[in-house]
Amino acid sequence: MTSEPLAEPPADRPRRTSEATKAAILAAARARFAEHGYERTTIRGVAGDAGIDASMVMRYFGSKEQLFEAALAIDLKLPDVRDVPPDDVPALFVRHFLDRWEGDPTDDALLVLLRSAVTNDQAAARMRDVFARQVAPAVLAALPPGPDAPARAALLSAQLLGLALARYLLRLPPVLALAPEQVEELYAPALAAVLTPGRPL
Amino acid sequence: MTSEPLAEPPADRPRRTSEATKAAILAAARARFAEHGYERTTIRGVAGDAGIDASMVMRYFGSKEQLFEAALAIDLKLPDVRDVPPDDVPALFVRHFLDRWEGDPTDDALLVLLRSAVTNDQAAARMRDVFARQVAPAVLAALPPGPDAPARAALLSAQLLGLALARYLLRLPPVLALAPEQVEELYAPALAAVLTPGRPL
DNA sequence: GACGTTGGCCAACGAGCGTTGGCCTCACCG
DNA sequence: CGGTGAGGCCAACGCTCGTTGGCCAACGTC
Repeated sequence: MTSEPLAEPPADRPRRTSEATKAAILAAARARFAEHGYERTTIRGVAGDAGIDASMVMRYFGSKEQLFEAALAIDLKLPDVRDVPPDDVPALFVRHFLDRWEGDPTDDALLVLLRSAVTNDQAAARMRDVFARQVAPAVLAALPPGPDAPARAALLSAQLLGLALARYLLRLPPVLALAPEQVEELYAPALAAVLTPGRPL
Repeated sequence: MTSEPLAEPPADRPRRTSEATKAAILAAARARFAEHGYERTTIRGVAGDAGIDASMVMRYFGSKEQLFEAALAIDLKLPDVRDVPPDDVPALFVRHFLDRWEGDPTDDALLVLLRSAVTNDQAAARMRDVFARQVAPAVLAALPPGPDAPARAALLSAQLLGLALARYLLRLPPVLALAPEQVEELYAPALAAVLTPGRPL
């Protein structure tokens, strides 16, 4: 009753192409890494989700670490804020990340990254890389130049990561209870405070 | 050459008391859990740090999970802000947490909790508990009552957790480069923005 | 000095993991 | 029709882990 490896395929296994299988593995891996982190994700589990044997994962990706590396690929698709009125930038960022996090669950590479980066140095390095190459440039475009501009950009990231942490990983009830518009309304001013030097309080 | 189990104790093992050993195990466990998280921390490693055999850990704490539970005990020692001028509250919180995080490294229960809570449900539940019992009451004391007060308190926690994440776990370079006073100066206004309803921008 | 108690070690089990290599089975090309 | 290669399965190895149980040596008390 554990499994039926006998004469099963009625019409189900239409003999996938290698690319399709690889994509299925990657999707399954992203979902598992995002939910359980690196250590607790097993090759056998990923393979099971993708409907194949664990050895196939090895064949296609070489090792668990390389599969992980492939799952970390991420493009935040941050908006270009150079043409946005400065007062609208904070709300725009909050909205953008909420949309990403709450949107397509198969595209949860960002949560993969966040969950793994906390215990996995490889993922943490990748996170720093994402910050340096994607977040920092996008934020700096909205920031008056100055010696502490990079710090402000990083602290803005810290706030957004803290939001993701509280809402999606720790699931703090009061944060979970908020509608996206409420999050935007309450949190955007906080981003603004970090973005804008010398803004009077 | 791997070890010398023979006639070793010259004068070194003064036959510790049970309480001392238990405390040594707990300290080693906190350090390992804080650095590596739950999964990558091994009983054998903890026992090695404490200078004893792995089976002793079992005898004193029952199981890895119970050891973990014991390591999660934490008291944030949050200040009472009822007598503090509202304008000073945000800076006070930032300073308090920086002091805790940057202080005594043996007292890193908070980082244990943060690092583990991301992949371990038990730790996440404990984190929610810490928020509800310690953070929320302390913050609500500094907040004008209102329907969204709990949300504001939670978002403030998100900010502080984001700061810890960026500085101590992800080690984002621009955040790491800041002196504590600079963090306080740049981040406190952001806390203020979340704390204070309707503060004009 | 006998003896129970206490702190500690050692060896092993059983399970789960990543990883390997061989074998099978179709679809397609000649 | 024969062959070849790609997609896939199965069985196993070696390792590490949490956990168990038995054994040992020192101490304290009568």
